[in-house]
Amino acid sequence: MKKSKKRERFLQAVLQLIHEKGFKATTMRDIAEKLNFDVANIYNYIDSKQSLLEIYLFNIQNEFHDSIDLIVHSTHTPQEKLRLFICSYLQITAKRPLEQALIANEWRNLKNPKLQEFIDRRIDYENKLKTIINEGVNKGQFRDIDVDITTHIIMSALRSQYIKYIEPETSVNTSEIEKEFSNFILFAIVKN
Amino acid sequence: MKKSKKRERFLQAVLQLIHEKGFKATTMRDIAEKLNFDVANIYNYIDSKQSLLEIYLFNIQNEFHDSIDLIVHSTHTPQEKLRLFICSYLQITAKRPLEQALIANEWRNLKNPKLQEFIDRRIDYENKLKTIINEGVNKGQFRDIDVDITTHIIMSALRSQYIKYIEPETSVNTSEIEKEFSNFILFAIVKN
DNA sequence: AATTTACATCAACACTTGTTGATGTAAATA
DNA sequence: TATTTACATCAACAAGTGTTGATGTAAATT
Repeated sequence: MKKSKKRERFLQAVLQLIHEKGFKATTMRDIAEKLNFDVANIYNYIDSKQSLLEIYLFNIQNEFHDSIDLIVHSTHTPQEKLRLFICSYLQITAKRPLEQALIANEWRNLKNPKLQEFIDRRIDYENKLKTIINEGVNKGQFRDIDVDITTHIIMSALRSQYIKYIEPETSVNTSEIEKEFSNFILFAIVKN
Repeated sequence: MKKSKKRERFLQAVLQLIHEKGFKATTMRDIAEKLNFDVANIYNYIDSKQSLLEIYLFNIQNEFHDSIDLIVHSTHTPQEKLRLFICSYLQITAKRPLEQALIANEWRNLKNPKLQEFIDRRIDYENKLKTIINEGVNKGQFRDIDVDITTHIIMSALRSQYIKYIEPETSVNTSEIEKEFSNFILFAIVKN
């Protein structure tokens, strides 16, 4: 569909709504009310309610993929790669916390075949992280950890960090979070 | 309400359904069909659809609270407390993975005042973990970490571990997960 | 044997859901 | 100026939603 300024504002407003109420609980009438126009007008911006979710999710999923691809294919040490990975993940999260929240919470509301597509790409993504960790283990720079469990811990911890960037009360410095988080993971993984 | 065997089987079957379809997507007619009786009959078991969520969530939330209370009030070192905490959390998860999944994913579908009650109790729970971590830092047994961020990392990693106990394909040993997980956290936190 | 309790059916309600088709108007484009 | 495009309204649909009241029956309790 089109990419006008108006559409961009529409998508941002709806994103905020979905974050507040949840995707399923957000009705087309909720959206119309928030934007002060008629329900039917929504369909001048998007094809369906489902397509909304798809737009947000695949959009940010692509951004995460682009980001990790750069790191995987770089020439850094596994340890450096891991730190870079964590920091870049958190930077995307800081920039688009609401979309990251959808990745954490609302992806289940996708319907097949889009749901499967999303899951496949997520597995693909996690495999890229496993590549990094495996490399570190094989080179003897990381402890002899279980790669699956470790990956799962890192990913689930990362995915829920978006809250820190949404809630205003916690005035935590962005780079402070990056430092604390990556130190935590590296202490857990790196030898010595 | 009552606590008959039949009701227990009812609650388990519905729990499975909710896990598969999500709470909002699970309709009363879905439930009736799965149990092979009429929709109206559901109301002989529960008061409302909302009450279903409340039953599951507060039930297991209480179990988690009882568990951590024992540990907090014990005389172990902070390090031992932390390991005990992680293992007992994972043991409850292993025993009741579907309910833990609700804690991770569906609590947002509670409505006030139950929603607020749930959140308050969750904050209370996290504060108990913070107590343990703080103790370790103050006694110089833990690295000088940010307690809030650390707690958040541990909790979000723990909360999503239920998957390992639901998916059958990953035939990971239960105690293996406990060992890997607690080692990971302790390496990240404990000095030296 | 009489009565309460637990479990079940049927029909229906009042309301909400996403979506569509017809139609109009202001703005951009030709 | 003529025409297409973007944005908006209105009325309505068809399907699905949780819930209720009346009623029945088998099982448990008295």
